[in-house]
Amino acid sequence: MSPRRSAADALGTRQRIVARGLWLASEEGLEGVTIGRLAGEVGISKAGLLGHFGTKQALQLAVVDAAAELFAREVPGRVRGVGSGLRWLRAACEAWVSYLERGVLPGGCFFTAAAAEFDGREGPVRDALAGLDSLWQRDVRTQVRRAVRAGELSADTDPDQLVYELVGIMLALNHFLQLRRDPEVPARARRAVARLLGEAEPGGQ
Amino acid sequence: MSPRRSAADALGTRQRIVARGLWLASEEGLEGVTIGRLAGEVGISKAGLLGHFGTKQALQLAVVDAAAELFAREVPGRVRGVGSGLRWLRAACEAWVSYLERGVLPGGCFFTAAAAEFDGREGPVRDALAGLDSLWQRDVRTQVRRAVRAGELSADTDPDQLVYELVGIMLALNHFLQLRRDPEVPARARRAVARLLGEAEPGGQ
DNA sequence: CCTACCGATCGGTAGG
DNA sequence: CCTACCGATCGGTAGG
Repeated sequence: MSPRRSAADALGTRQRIVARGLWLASEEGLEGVTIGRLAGEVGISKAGLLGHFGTKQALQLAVVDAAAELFAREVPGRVRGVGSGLRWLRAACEAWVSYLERGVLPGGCFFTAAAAEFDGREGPVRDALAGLDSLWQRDVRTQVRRAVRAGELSADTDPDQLVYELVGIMLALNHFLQLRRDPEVPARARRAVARLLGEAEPGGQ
Repeated sequence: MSPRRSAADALGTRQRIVARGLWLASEEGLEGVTIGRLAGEVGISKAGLLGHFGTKQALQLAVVDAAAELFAREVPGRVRGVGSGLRWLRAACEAWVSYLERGVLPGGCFFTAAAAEFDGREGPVRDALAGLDSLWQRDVRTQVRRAVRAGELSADTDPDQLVYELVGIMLALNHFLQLRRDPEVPARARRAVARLLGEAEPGGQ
């Protein structure tokens, strides 16, 4: 009775585990995703769950991967085809704000929470988080440089400085959304982005 | 032999526990400050430690209190007497950046880390963190209003917007310091503050 | 402040 | 994928 699932079944189970783990991690932190609890929520045994990953660290890395895929789908994935330089930056920041505003994950931005949780430790999980953080900022910086070369942003723009300030806006957005549930805060994020990217007050909400 | 310590001894022990707990919490999170581990580091038994607080939650609240005192000493405490309005804002932001730059706590800003850890939960710890967060921003907002009234900041300044952006700068500072240990990042924070508070490039490093 | 203890849960393994 | 189990640690209590 229900022995030997197929490889497709096993993959499906694995995806369910990781998706639920990501959900949980955004609310309770990556360390709060314990094997026993996650197994209970997915409806399998601890040993069954562990069979998919081997160790808790491998499970954590799988959750980090899933978070990276979700972010890639929600932010850069939504602005593919809008062009480059300033147009890309404006669209990407709007997608970024919208992603946080819609509360795609119940606990807000997974990376912010996980970075705060793991930045004092060492090992592959911290390295994966830091690497993904760097990669995304590299993409943003590249588009800032293009915007400067195209004359869309002032020639004396410091790309690293602009990236720093955009990241700050998003960190503050996540911070206030999670800690205060203040519904006015996405509008503040949009206003701050508009000021940095040389736009007038944003037209649409 | 060594029974019945005096009330002063007990207070001293309590302070040692809380100080070590704050240290630990900044690196590993407030939930990572377990009773057994903290007792071991302080050199007393679990039951002895728990006698000072009763529950883990009371210990956590004591650590939050200690963090609030440290911040009050390091930031607003350093700018008492520099005046109000824009002078206060510039001095307070410099103290804030300096506090993070010097790495007073090994894991960076306790409140940022604890807020990220507890913002998805409910209860007195979350409430204490959110309340302290609000209080500090209220102080900053008050000084923004004074600066506007005094004509030191543009009359169309939105105080909440400015507070939002200042918080973002500090969150980004902590984020990059902890995740990348990039020594250039305090200079970026100072540049961002200077731009918001209408200063030229900061003179001193 | 201590020793001694409680039930629950942790990550993980053995063996199927 | 399961049951059954491991040692370690969790928060907390009893009693002194």
